[in-house]
Amino acid sequence: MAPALASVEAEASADLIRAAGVKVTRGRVRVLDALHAARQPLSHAEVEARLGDASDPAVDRVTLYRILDSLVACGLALKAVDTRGVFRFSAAGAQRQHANHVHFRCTDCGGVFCLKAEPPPPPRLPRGFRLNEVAFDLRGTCAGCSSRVGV
Amino acid sequence: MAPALASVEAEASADLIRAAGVKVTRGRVRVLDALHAARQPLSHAEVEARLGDASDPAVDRVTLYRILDSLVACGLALKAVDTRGVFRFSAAGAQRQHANHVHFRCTDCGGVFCLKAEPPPPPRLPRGFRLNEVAFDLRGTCAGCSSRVGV
DNA sequence: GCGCAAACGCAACCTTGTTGCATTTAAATG
DNA sequence: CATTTAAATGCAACAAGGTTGCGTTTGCGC
Repeated sequence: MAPALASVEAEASADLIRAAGVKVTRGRVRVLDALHAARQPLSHAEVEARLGDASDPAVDRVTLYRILDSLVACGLALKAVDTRGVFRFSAAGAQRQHANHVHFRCTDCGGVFCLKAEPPPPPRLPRGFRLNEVAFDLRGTCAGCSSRVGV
Repeated sequence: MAPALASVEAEASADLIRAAGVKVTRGRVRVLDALHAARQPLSHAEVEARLGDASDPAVDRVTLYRILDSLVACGLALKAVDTRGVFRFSAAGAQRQHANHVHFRCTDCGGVFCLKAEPPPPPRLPRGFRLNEVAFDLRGTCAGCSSRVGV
């Protein structure tokens, strides 16, 4: 039963939103659900498409922008920019699985590959600097693109 | 004498453009000059502002986009996207000075700081992967922003 | 249920970036 | 040097992404 599952997810999202200290609205719950269900960060347009169900109309474009910003502001979502300059949003916590290993970005196809290696310890920072996150990104061509070029 | 210096720079840019196998036009020379003179990657608007001199009018907005793209296409410039989703362009070669050390990006003010430490050796890659570049980026708050928050 | 601040929907607007087309120009050729 | 041609430019219009202002609705504390 899909509705039951959806309802459970909505409850979880609603609780998160309530705990964040902001109003629980249908729009926020549905957007946060969509972000949680997605495996990759979603653009504004992608979120809009996933909410545009037949039963109930999608939220307003501007409201969606504000919902996304509000989720970011209260720490439930993260905002990043992709290679085309478009903002992408992901549910907070989803990135933690990507925080502690190394990424390989293919400059040819744009794909991102997660390597098993752990990032090395960060060097000493100047006085007053506070470290939050370490990103160790390698760039090059992946196996698929390397072989395709050779053909 | 500034004009003499500018002329020398223009000659160098013109030679680079000629060597790249594309037409040498006034617009391309001036844009490449601007990119070389800049210490940071410039946005389209910033390039436009630097070319908008009193003596001769700035190039057309669209033409500037095409000039920047053509410089990227022939390998004389690099295109990247900043945290606001805006494309920034830098002269090719200028990035090499940033390739071999660690960067600290302040998530508060957006500033980038170059640390003295060298990046650690990359881990072993899966078969077929080719490595071109290593980026070891630390994220957090810089000294200035940390102290300002504390006040 | 009542009241109020927060959230929403709508319209208009701004910035960044792109496309089509007529005109100009770099530079190769004779 | 004159001719020629493909590339580059300028202009207008457009498209996508994102923001602002404002009146209306709604979550939620009382």
